[in-house]
Amino acid sequence: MAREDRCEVTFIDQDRVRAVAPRIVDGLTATRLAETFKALSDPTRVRIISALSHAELCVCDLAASLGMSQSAISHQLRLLRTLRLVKRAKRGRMVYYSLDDDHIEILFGQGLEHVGHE
Amino acid sequence: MAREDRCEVTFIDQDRVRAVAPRIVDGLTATRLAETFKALSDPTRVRIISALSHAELCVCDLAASLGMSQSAISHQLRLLRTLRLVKRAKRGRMVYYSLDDDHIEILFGQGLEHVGHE
DNA sequence: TGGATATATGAATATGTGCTCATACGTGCG
DNA sequence: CGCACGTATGAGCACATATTCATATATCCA
Repeated sequence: MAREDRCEVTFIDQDRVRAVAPRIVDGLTATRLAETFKALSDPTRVRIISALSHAELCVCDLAASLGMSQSAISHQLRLLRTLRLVKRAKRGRMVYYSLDDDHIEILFGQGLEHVGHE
Repeated sequence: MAREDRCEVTFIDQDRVRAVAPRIVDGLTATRLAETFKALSDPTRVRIISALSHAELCVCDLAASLGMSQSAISHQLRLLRTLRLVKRAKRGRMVYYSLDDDHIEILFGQGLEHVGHE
């Protein structure tokens, strides 16, 4: 195994680095992945997703269900919408939110399973 | 359907709120779930997990693989270790890191699939 | 033992985040 | 029309976070 002396500048196991480095997800993919996970990285958003996995809800009922202000929920929904985790349907002056994609529920469930095993 | 007038204080569809509210994940679970997802919510950590899903690596080679400083990687590894996403094995003066749990790889793969579908 | 080096960590800093408050927008209804 | 009300959004603030820099800790080896 090829070994170098200096670490900060180079590496310990050159072969291993050469084998692994090209298989690491590229920067753009890493950023997108991180964004997706970031969408679920806040307790409020987790609870919003949890609520919407059970029923389509308007902003108001969502706020009531979580015991939070309409503004706070609306801000978070905007973020979740931007990241395509939820979608909205306007009906009259109400706006109903629901999960955008089945993947989200699967991802959410997988996370639940993880925390359940501790 | 029961309907109320004021939103900020109460709700629009009382029955729906009453049906959904108790099924929303509780605060502690939401916080734990958010923490798990937060672990994957940064591009650097995503790339670390991606690298470790291919091979066990010491801090130095990990830093070299990602083209980042040893210190930055070490700080992130500490966080990932705290959240039980990676584990470490000391051998001599080297410390080798690897994924702690298969769940992580599944979660990671699920996220990858999600961003791949856009 | 003493020096070299892999890793860990504290402080500092720049940037990001989540909420509140105030307010704008838009639709329904009298 | 004009008010009421559901929703959206910008500003501001308190707090978290990711990196760098300097340095501590621990292990190997001469």
